[in-house]
Amino acid sequence: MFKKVLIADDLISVNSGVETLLNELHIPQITKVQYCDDAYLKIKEAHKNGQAYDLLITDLSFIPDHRTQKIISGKQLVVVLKKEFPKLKIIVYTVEDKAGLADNLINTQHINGYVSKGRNGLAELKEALKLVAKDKTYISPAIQQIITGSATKNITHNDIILLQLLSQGMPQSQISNYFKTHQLSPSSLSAIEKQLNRLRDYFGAKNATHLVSIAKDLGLL
Amino acid sequence: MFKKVLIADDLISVNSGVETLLNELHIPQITKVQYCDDAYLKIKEAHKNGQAYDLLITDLSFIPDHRTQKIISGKQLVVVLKKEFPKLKIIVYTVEDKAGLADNLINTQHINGYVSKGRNGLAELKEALKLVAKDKTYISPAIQQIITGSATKNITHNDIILLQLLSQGMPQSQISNYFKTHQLSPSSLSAIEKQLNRLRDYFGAKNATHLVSIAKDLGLL
DNA sequence: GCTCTCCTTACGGAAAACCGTAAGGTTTTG
DNA sequence: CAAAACCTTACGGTTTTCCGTAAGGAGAGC
Repeated sequence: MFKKVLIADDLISVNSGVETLLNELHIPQITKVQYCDDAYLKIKEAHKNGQAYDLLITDLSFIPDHRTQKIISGKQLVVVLKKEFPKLKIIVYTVEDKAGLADNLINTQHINGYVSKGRNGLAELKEALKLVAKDKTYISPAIQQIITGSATKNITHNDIILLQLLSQGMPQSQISNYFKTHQLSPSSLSAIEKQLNRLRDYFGAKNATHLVSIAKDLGLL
Repeated sequence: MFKKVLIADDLISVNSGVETLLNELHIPQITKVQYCDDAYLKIKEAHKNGQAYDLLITDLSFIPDHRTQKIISGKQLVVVLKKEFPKLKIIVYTVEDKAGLADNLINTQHINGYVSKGRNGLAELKEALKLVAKDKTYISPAIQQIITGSATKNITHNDIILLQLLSQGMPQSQISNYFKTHQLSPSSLSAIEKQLNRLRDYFGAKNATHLVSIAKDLGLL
């Protein structure tokens, strides 16, 4: 089991609840923070001192307040940490029940667990801790069901990029150029159109605007 | 101060935290529920028995689980209750820090308070309880600042409808027809175009897709 | 009454999105 | 190797969006 764990959640009540669970599991070193920046600094310093954390349990949404922060979301925190400290295990513990988001984080950021807070979130978190300690990946059943169930399968990284650019108001011609300069293929305008057509079909969207709306609802964006 | 209060939040930890606060304020009757349907039924029954609740404190997002529910979000719950029991005061207590959403709920549903959970959410909730008891409306300072600050002012109900239809993939010509049949004016295609132009300008959107994306981020949709 | 202003509608042209078809390449397969 | 299947790109036409300009109408103020 883990020896040194960092908990990052802005809500004190949640934060404490997780700590209680970790105590039950007899984890010796537990640190709690309420800001992403604090989480990053703690992990960086511990690593430098040769006393690295085994695990980070983090929320995704951190409510901004008077303290200006460099890292303002759990997603950003995950991206930065997984890049800088690949060995650090990360469990995301959040209320966001978006399957697309979970899928995204697991496949592109390689997080080790995605647990949705909920009526019995702590029980799921306990299960996740056991599995992740054994180098496995845990996803909350509800989320897992949605992912394997229907939507958000067959969606490639290119699709996500296309949807992101689209949601930023970029016309298809420019998206084609973007794909060319970033060496994403296929990149022709015709190919972009085809890709979009496929996505519209897949999600049952009437047009690009509708498509972006659906993607945002699913948490893909 | 209030005598009979219902708390609706799916997360037990939050639920308990609020209860503790209400105890401190010496509120005699406190009920907790974890589902929107339960909240609705409790309120309906209490009203029928002539022992109506004074106040509902509710979250907005309720995570779905095995129990199938008729009312699946706090927003739906608010709409239903404010229609059926206009005298019931409602404070929304949520992590959603979307100014557009708060604005929307206050102006169209006439909720009495919008408190964002956060690092000192309970302190704000306490303040809200005092004000709402005096028939005033409370909005968390952070949210208030955003609303009065810049965005989401000057956005009419028609604008919201337009954005919603747009996000559902409806072409402008059909939106014009929709406005005509629902007696919303102006309704001509030209007017719809103009309205859209204004909204694009206002939010700095490049096109309709971008506009919908921004509106969703702000919580207007 | 009148004019002025504001709101709504109408129109025309350029840009972009949408849609089908087909040509040129590449990979797979027998 | 050759045929087939698949992928990528190209092109033309229709619809929709975007944008400027202008005409028609209602109301405000003089």
